[in-house]
Amino acid sequence: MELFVSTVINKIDKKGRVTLPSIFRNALPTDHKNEIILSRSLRNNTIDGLSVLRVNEIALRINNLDFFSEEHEDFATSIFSEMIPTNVDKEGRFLIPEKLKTHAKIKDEVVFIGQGNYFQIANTKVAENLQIRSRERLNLNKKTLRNIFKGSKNA
Amino acid sequence: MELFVSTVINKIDKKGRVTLPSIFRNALPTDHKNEIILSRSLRNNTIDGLSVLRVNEIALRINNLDFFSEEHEDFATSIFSEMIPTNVDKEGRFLIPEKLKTHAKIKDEVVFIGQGNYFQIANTKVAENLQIRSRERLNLNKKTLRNIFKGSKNA
DNA sequence: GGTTATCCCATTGACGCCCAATGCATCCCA
DNA sequence: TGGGATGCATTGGGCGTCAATGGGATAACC
Repeated sequence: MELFVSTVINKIDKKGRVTLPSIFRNALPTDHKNEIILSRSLRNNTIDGLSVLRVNEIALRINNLDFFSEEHEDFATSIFSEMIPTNVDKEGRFLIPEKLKTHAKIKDEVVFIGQGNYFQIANTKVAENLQIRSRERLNLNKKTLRNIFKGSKNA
Repeated sequence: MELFVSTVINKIDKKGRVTLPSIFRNALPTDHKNEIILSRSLRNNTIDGLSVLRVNEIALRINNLDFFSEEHEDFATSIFSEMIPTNVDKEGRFLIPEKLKTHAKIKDEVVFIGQGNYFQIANTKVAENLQIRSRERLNLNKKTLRNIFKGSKNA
C-alpha cells in the first residue's frame, strides 16, 4: 500500500525517539525510505508527516505561482520554512523536534493517524477529540460522502 | 533534499563568520557547493540567499520576457546589480557584507529561512514577524492553499 | 604593513549507526 | 486445541561521527 492508512500508538523513549509505524514506512517511496518531513499543521495542534515525494509535489505547485509575487513568497515562507526533514534510522525510528512537541502537546506517547497522502502525529487525547469532531462534520455532510463513493466501481 | 527547507538559527563569530546550515549546504548544486549569492531582498529587511543554479534560472526567466521595456530593464538591473557572490569556506562558513548586515539589522545571530528554491537570512525578531504576517495573509487565500495541498495518487 | 579572508586544528554536544532484548502475532505440528 | 517455534515490530542503550563554534596561523589583497 502506498497510502498512509490506519491509526497506531507508539512510545517515545528516553532519547526522544519514536518508531514510525511499519505500515507507514512501507508507504514511503522506495528511494526515500529513511526520510520524512515534519511540519506544524496549519489547522490544528498536530504535526503533519510527509514523504519526500509529497514535498516535491507541493514545491512544484508553489513554483507555479507568479515568480516574484508576494503571494509566492508568503507560501514559500509559511510552508517551506516550517518543514523539518527528519531521518528515520534502521529500526524505523526518528526524532520529533522540541518545537513540534510543544506545539502538539506531546510527551512520551503519540498517535500516528493515516491521512492517505500524508499522516499526522498527535497527542492521544487531542487525536480523540479531533476524530470525534470530524465524524460529526461528516454526518452533517453525508451528501458529500455519497458523492465521493458514487463514482467507484470496486469494493 | 534538493530544496531549502526549515528554519535554523546560527551565531556570527568575532571574525564575522556564520555557518550556512548543513541542510542548506546539502541543497546546493553539486558543482557549486561553496558558492552562494547574497542579495538585498526587495520586499523586506532580509537577505536573499541563492544558489548558482537559482541565479541562472532567474536570468532565464528575465531573458524570456517577450518585450523590451524600460521597466523590464530596470527590473533586471535592480536584481542583478544587487547580487553579491560569496564563498563558503571548508567548514561551511561565509561572511555577510556590512551593507547587508545593516540592511537586515543583523549583529551576532541570524536566522536562516528556507524558501524552497532559495533561502533568506534575517534578524531573529524580524523573521518571527515575517512568518506571522505571511501566515496571516495566507489565511485569506484558502483556495490556493487547497490547490497546493490537494491529493495525488502517491504518498 | 595592516586589514581582510581562508585554512587548519580543537572542542562540545547532538544525532546517526549499530548491536541486543523484548514483545506480539502467526503458523505449524503434534 | 495447545504448545512451541519463527518472524517481524517495537524498545533499550553504547559509541562513533558530524555539525556548529572558537581561535591561531597563514595567505591574499589593497
